[in-house]
Amino acid sequence: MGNLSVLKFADEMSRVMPQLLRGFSRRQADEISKGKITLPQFLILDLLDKGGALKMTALSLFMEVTTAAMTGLVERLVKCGYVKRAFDPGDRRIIKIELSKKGAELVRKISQQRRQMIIKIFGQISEEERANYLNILLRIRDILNKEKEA
Amino acid sequence: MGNLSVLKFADEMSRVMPQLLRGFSRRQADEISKGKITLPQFLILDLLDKGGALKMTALSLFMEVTTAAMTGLVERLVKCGYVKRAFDPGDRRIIKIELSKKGAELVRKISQQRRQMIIKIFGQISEEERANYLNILLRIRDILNKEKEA
DNA sequence: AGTTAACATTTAAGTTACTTAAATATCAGG
DNA sequence: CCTGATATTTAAGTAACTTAAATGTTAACT
Repeated sequence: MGNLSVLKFADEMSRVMPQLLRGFSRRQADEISKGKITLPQFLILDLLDKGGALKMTALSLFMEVTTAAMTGLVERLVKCGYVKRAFDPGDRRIIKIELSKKGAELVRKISQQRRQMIIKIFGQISEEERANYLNILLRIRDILNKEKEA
Repeated sequence: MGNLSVLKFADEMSRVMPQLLRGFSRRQADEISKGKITLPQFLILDLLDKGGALKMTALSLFMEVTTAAMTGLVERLVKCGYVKRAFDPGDRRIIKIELSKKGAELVRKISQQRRQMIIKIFGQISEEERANYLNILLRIRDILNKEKEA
């Protein structure tokens, strides 16, 4: 009984997921959808905003890409003036990437727009539903993280 | 009060979303993560599996890319033997794309794996929670679709 | 029939985001 | 001072996109 219902749930999820993904990506934050910056680029800026200056290896670990890929990504961000490269005085192999003022402003702007979007969408369901939804999301995140270690 | 809580929800969502996306993408269906086929390619095969033979314009509309992009995508799928091109006898401008037997088998295999993954993850929460979650997801989808038209 | 506008698809050229493999530079330890 | 590990970049190649322009049909006027 319970088992059957998980199966049905999996079926419906498979059907709904693509529609949702498409829907959300359609209304991504303006600066992203307007092509001023790409999603991976924004995720890096966001990381730097929260974590301060980070070295290339750390960035590529967080983003789960090779350092070679990160070189290109950062290169474009530097060219746009959103981040700066800085040598580590203690170890000259290391290059620290830090947000510029322009980059920090962009992060704030995009985050704000994203929040607005979430508010607009999820403001249409009840507070109880929101609470339920977030709770489940958090549990799923924990389950995913636990499996990662194993 | 209710307003404040939406704000808080938006904040938490912004924080949790990237972690979830990373978690799910890490355990995408094997055939996809093993590099046998890419996500856009799978979505096209899935579309063809459900909708039968479709013309290029229809495919690019569903996928929300240009027809030029679709030409390249389909080209690679043809080269791998997952789909076939067929002229429409009634209108020679039109080229219908249809799944090959090999393509259909791949879709079935990947869908099965994806379902297994969902079962493994969502099997760890209660049936009631699953029902709640799915309900909210469906409402969100409808909200997104309604906004699309406007 | 003959021109033209609209439609369906492809080609060409360029960008971003990746990969692997190899090069370069620096550090740290014997 | 040599060697191995570390940190980053370069080089070459692929997939997935974009815009702009070319090619082939079809359908509708005149």
